[in-house]
Amino acid sequence: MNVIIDEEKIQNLLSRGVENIYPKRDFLESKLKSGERLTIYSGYDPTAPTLHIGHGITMLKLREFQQLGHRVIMLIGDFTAMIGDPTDKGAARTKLTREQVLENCKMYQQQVSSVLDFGGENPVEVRYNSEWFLKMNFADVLDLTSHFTVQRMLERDMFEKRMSTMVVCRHCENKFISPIQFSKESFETVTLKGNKTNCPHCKKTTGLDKEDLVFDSQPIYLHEFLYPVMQGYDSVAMDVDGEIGGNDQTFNMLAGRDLMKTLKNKEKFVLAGKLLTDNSGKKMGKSEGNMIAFADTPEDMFGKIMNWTDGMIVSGFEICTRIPMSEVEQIKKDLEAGANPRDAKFKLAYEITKTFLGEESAKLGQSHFEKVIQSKDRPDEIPELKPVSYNIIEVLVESGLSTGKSDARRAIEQGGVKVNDEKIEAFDYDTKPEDVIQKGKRFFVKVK
RNA sequence: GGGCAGAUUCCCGAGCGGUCAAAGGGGACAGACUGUAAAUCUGUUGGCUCCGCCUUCGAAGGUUCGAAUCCUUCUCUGCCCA
Repeated sequence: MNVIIDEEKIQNLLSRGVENIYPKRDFLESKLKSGERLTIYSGYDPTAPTLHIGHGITMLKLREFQQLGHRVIMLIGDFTAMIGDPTDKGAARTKLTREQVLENCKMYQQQVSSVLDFGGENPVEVRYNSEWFLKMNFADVLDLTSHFTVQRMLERDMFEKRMSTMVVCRHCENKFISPIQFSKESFETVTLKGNKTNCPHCKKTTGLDKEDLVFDSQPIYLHEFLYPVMQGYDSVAMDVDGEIGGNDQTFNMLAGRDLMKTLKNKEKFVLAGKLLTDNSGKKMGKSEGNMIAFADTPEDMFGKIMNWTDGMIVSGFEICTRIPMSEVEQIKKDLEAGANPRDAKFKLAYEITKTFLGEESAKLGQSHFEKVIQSKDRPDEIPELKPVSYNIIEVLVESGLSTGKSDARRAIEQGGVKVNDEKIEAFDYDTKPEDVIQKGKRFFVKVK
């Protein structure tokens, strides 16, 4: 496989959806132009049941490397998954067996086959980090940790935030790290009347009086310090030239860069991708519940994207699709000129669904949306249920449309339940076979 | 090891003997409106045989007519000292 040196493609690879490149952009640029075949990887934790769009974003970047002829590795963090993360105490340590992990991974591979190519001339390699971690003993671990300092670990934003004096903005109530730090003891007696600072969120000036400060400390477990170390060692074990990940992974990726330099005297590059954000920098993807998963149905995926706030449209085009940047720029201009964001979002939903699930799915998602949401029609396929009782409340509960009888009653009270398009008001309404029950705008069930 | 704080409903966080199924925010759901399942506004948000009853405030006991609130032990966490 020859390495392709195409100026335009390289520029695109270096800029599109890229937040930062370490040590610097020029370094990677000259490597890419040198014709050398680079080895690059991105890691995925198989703890979650399915991969989501966040993973997809880095995969799109990996694909660009693959298409240029570089060696691409998809690393599965099965070792971590087998240990389980004890931080989540409520969830009784989900330990996965090696078989389960392999099974998951097979599904992953299927899920992402529309993005990454596992066959052909230059297939993506799949590797597992248990390959090297299972061989390590405690002495090896100690040796590895000796390359890091606690101070270095504490620099990490996430850790820093968990043991700091925080300022609460007077305007937007955003919490951020105070420019002046105190120990718990001095915090009690602090007097900073009149001091001011700027809130990084709303940019307004806010005070630093005692009332504005809180001391926020949350547990940091020792093993959490070890994760960056482990991730760092992955780079060494595979002897890679570079790593790709989301911007939130920067610290861990840089840990690998340091380790690479120390142990192998090699400059590893790190490419940190932009995260999906609102253009005001506000909320990035609401709760996990709204996360777009590879396993979503086309209808769901399309709909979830339509549910994004308008501000995410341009950013979404840039990092989640591969339509030409010139088009993205045009869309941005159109929006600024007052074009209807709905149309742009419509295209975005189509493109993303196409990228991750294929063209057919995109069409399916689109027609479903047009039909069910826009013209308030029923979907083509409605789940069917043969209920034990035909009472409306029982049916709502049994079908899972409502979480309980109280919930079902509430939905009826609020006028959110329809049978065959007729609003239902009585709790004792009985449904008949072939009736179509609708809760709210988008939940349907058909009684058999 | 010693001292001091704390553990609240899906999440964050008030409450500190009755008026507490528990403020406020987030999320979720519903309604109105719309450019869409966006934004905004409104309502709902433990369960049930629903004008009442039952189960929740880290766990187990106890005090009281009555406890999320008081006491004891336990588990977990933070801070300070060592």
